[in-house]
Amino acid sequence: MITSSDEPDSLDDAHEIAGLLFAVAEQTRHVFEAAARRVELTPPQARALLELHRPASMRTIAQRLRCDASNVTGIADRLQARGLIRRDEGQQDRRVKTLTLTPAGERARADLETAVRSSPAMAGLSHAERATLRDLLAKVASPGATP
Amino acid sequence: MITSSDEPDSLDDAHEIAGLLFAVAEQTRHVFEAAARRVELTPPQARALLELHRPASMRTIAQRLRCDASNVTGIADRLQARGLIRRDEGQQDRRVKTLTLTPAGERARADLETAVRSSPAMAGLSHAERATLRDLLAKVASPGATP
DNA sequence: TATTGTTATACTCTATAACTATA
DNA sequence: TATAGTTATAGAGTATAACAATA
Repeated sequence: MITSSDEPDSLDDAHEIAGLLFAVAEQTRHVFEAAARRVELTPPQARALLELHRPASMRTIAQRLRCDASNVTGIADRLQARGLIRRDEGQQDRRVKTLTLTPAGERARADLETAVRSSPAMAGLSHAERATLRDLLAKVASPGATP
Repeated sequence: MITSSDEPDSLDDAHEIAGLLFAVAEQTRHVFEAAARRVELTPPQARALLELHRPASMRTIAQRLRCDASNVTGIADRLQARGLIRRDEGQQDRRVKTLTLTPAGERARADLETAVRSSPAMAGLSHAERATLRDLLAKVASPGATP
């Protein structure tokens, strides 16, 4: 086993936490895939739907999905074909198209959100443990907030 | 499924933690994608490589990747074409093929593991916070271990 | 000139089904 | 009959490059 010079177990902690983080992320990914499958959507389609809690341009969705803008054309096509979103022409800038959830899209999005939120991940945690985990995850989720 | 009628904010906690869990999972996914890209592998190829810390049958890899066995053929083809793995015929059961890392595969796997382990996720946490997070994540990662 | 969305292209992942060779 | 791996197929995601319309 390698012992680092200054902080021997701090690095080991980081490594172990990284491993656990990946395990939990994998688990979370499966929860999301199952939730998407339940509403008959692929994961990217489901992610787009979740991002559309407010109408947004295709460019914006591409940025939130962290993919090239050209991909959003196909994803939006399929969501539109399913009647879950509308494509509206922008009136100020006629290049942009605004994606908006239809009523059916709202319902699908609500189903998705419910399924996602009911992850059984923290079933074995006490109330106090949940609060602690929440605060720590918040720190991990926003690494810039280091006072 | 646990329905806690007497713990009103317990559900809210669960919801908030679920949201944070997804945010952290997304962040972790990007860290992994970047790590895979650095060794010029797709995420599934990188995952397969990580699973091959020990030689394993194609069936086993399919189960660990949670995908159909037919997909492993293509993934193994590409890893083999890159010279990262070997496909050995089984001598006891001649149907199974054992995948083994080549020296180049070992190096790629080590690079990948290093990149993955150096996730900046817990940069803002103190030593004590890391220990706490580790224990809580361990509980979340193995929901069956409820004493 | 720069930007938004689209199209064309190529590659990969994914599941299903049918096939082979073993067991 | 059942299992391990392959092949064929189809659908979807992804990036790159080129394009039209608009700014």
